[in-house]
This record gives sequence, structure tokens and C-alpha cells, in this order.
Amino acid sequence: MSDIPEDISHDQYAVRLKKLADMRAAGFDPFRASVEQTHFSADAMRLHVEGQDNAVAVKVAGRLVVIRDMGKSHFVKILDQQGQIQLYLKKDVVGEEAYAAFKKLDLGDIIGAEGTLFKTKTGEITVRVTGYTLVTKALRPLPEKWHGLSDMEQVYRQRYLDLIVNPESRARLMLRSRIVASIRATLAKRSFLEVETPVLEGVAGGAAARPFTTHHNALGVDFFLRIALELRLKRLLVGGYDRVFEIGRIFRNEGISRKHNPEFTMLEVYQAYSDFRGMMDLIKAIFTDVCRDVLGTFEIKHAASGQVINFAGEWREARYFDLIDEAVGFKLSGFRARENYREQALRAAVQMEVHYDPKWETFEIVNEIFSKKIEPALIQPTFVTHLPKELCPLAKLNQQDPGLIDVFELCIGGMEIAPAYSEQNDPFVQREMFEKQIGEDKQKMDVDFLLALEHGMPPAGGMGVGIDRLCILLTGAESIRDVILFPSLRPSDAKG
RNA sequence: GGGGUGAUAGCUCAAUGGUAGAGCAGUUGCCUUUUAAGCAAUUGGUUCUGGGUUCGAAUCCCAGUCGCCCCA
Repeated sequence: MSDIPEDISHDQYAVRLKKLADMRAAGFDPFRASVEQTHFSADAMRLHVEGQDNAVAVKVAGRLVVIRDMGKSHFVKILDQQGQIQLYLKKDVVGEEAYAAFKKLDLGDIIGAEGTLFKTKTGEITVRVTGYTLVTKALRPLPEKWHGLSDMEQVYRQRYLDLIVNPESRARLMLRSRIVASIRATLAKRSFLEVETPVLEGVAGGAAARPFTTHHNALGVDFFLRIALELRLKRLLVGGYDRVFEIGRIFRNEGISRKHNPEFTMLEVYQAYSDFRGMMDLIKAIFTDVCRDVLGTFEIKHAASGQVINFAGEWREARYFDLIDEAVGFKLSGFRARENYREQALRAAVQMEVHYDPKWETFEIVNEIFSKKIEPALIQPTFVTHLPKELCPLAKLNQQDPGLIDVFELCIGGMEIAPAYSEQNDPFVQREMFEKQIGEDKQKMDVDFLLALEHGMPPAGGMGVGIDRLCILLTGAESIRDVILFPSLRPSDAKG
């Protein structure tokens, strides 16, 4: 440590390195193997009995985030998984030597402390410390205590700092964990099996999206990262797993925006002998459980519209083309089977001021009207049903109108949250739909999936829930990056 | 991919083209129930990178890097 210059007071890193060196020279280990922790902060504070100070002893551990030096006593706060707890150190309680050593600690250091619970004059439950241990020395200073960390780039790249100093980030990302746990519990209650299927696939099917490509050296072949879970899970329906789900990462090689991350988490659920109506019950149950057990409320404030979204009560159900007709102001759906459908659809698009590419198919133009003008206005939970069959080649065709499919899109807060289908299980129709979708590119045909269907897949309801978007909705986040611990960023040189 | 916008001390932010500042953090001292604790003193700058204009650039221009927003 001889390379540290004499005047180091200006460099916080050097000051801490010096303290570290001094500690080691004195025989203290600044990176301990462990320390005893009997309680988390909030659990500990709950043990205090009003009027009975210093009756309960606890051992807590966490990172120093506040230090208030009062001369011969200190008030400090440590942060653990449950939050902060205040510690009070008195010179005449911990002893001269320990007190002097404590004065040398820095914000960010991790300590273990033991003592008894009491309530201060100002009413804060606090640990009166009888002994403490430095567990881990922090060599870098924490961001500012009041404003926290606001540089978005640093928030995402150094999420650990964001979690330490921005309580709302801590809370929001923890809420995500609890939401996912709640969903798992709801599905387990209903006898769904959780499974894991491959991320690396020879054919990336189940959705229309550009996949990432990677390479397997030993096999000497390229693989795709999956873009959906669907085709694997349906093979399990064939295999007799009647109720399965997977919560898994999928990858789409497309743009990055407030609503898109290249890798994101999808829940897909399949229930044999059910259909898309069964999935309505299931998604409502998922929301009901999350609202009751995690959020503690059935009402969520939707920031963008100012509306209060209500998850209790009946959820609206509306047919896709009814919404279209209503929005465009004439019966566009009446032209669906006619020669001049495209002409009328174009007229509607122009009238609605929806931009489209002339190369698009008619259903794409109509759907653009839906996603740009109708979906954003669907704030309260709405099941949009009876979509045109071209929008999803994996759904069962409607019996009355084979141009439509037995599906719903659940829209909430102007976002598409969960599509669900009565799943297509006719191998002939399925092959035909695949062929129409992929055109000439036979490579993209998952022939093994079609083989599985020929062995017989039970009728089933299936549903996909974008977990990230669900969390945006339920946590009131502004961006998908705020509900993903480490969102995708362009690589940059590591800082400092 | 196109347009807009930003990058200044560890962090949060100021700064008419003319000596780069504050708060927090740090350092030193005082204070044994504080609450963004307080008081006193004090350290700390490749103004994102590279060019250019200018007597003089954090500031104006060009290019690049990274972030954010909008659009495709």
C-alpha cells in the first residue's frame, strides 16, 4: 500500500483503501466469512413491546446507509432485505476501543450488530448496540443519500446501487418477485405442472418474430433462441401432461423501446379439455390472487390515462370486429367476405389516420387500426374476442364463422396483456395454417410438432402472459426497464 | 434506421464565449436520544471522446461514444 500518496483526503477510494490496509495491519479481516443474524430489520422491529425498552435482544446485519455522529454516541441505519433499521451506539456501552473503530467505518460498509430494542424520544424503534462487527468493507462511496441515483444509465448498468439508494426501485422489483410467486401459487392450486423446455431450438416457432441465432461448436450447427414456449408445451399435452405451464425467458431480435426488451419473460399455460373461455376464468383467478395477496387492492391507478383500473367485478367482453366497426363509424366487418373488403379497409385506415404499408395484407391494415386506435383506449380489463384467423395460425377456427378464431386478447391499461386460444389440434388445418404463414421458407416448418399433433393432442385452452408488461401495469412503471433487474443495454467500457 | 434531447466533483445539480460553483459524500475538530441531525474549517475537475472556430470554449460548429424520448 506504499503507492498511496500522502495527501489522499480528496479521493474517497484511496481513503478507504488506506483504512482497509490499516485494518489488515492491525489483524482484522475486512471481508469476514459470516456473521450471525437472528432477524431481518422489520421482523426485529416488530418484536419491540411498547413501554418495555431493552427487553428483547436481536442480531441484525446490513449495509450502513446513514451515519449520524453525535460525538460520544452514534445513530446509524443499516439496510437489509426488509429495509432499514436504526442502531444506537454509545461510547460507554460498546467501550472505548470498539467505539473508536466504529468512527472509522464508512457509508456502504456492511456490519453485523447485536443489542436490545428500544424506542427513541422521537418514537423510532432502534437497536441499542452492545457489540458489532465489520463484515465487509466497501471501497466505493454510495450515491447521494437524498436524491439517490438518477442517471438512468447508471441505474441500469449498476442496478445494485439503484437498489441500495432508491427505495422505489427496491420495492418495485421486489413486487415483481412476489407477483411471479403468486402466479405460481395460483397455478399450483389448480393442479398445473411447472415444466422447463429448451431455450436452444432448431426451429424457432410459435410466434412471428425474428430469432437470435447462436452456434453449437461440438455439433457444428446453428441454433435459434426460442421466441415462444408454445410448441414445446403442446407436445407435453400430447404426452399426457394435461395442465402445464412454463415461466421462461424468450428472445426476440427486434427493437428496444419502453415496451420491448430483447429478452423477456413469458408465462404460457395449457389446460387440456378446456378452451379459451376456461382461460378467461384462469386469468381472472391470477389477477384476483395477485390483487388480494400481493397488492392488497383491486384498484390500480393508471398513470397515462389518470383512470383507476378496477380488477374486481365483471370484465368487459367485446368482439374484435364490433370494436373496429364502432371505431371506424361504419360496418367495415360487413365487407369481410366481399371483393371490395380491402378497398373499404384502406378507406377506414385513411379516415382513422392510421399509417400503413401498401404491401400489407388487408387483415394487417385492419389490425393496425386496432392496435393504434382501439387497444390504447382499452383501459379497463377487456377481453377482445373473435379475431380474424390470420392473426394466429395456432388457434381453433370458430364453428359459426371459420374466418374467425376462438380466442381472446386481454387488454388492460391500453396494453395487450394476455392472448388466449382454443388451441388448434387438427394436424391438417395446422399444417395448412403454417404453410400460409411461412410461405416458401420450408425450413421454418416445425414438422416434428405436426408429427406430435398426428398422435393426437387433446382439445385445450392455452394462454400467454407477458410477465414484464403485467408488472409494468401492476407496479405503475413507466418502462419495461423499470421492471427488469438488468435490462438489455449496448455494451460499454466498464466504469472506474 | 430517422428525428429530438442529454453527458460538468464519488452522487444530485448550477455556471452571458472571459478565474468552473453549490448541496450531499470525503477530511479535521465540537456535540451521549438524532431524523436529509447540527456547528466550524477544509480537500476534490481530462466539463463524455476527438477535431474545428476564436485572442479566449463547459458554452459555438463538425464527427464519434453512451443514455433517454418520439417515430419506423
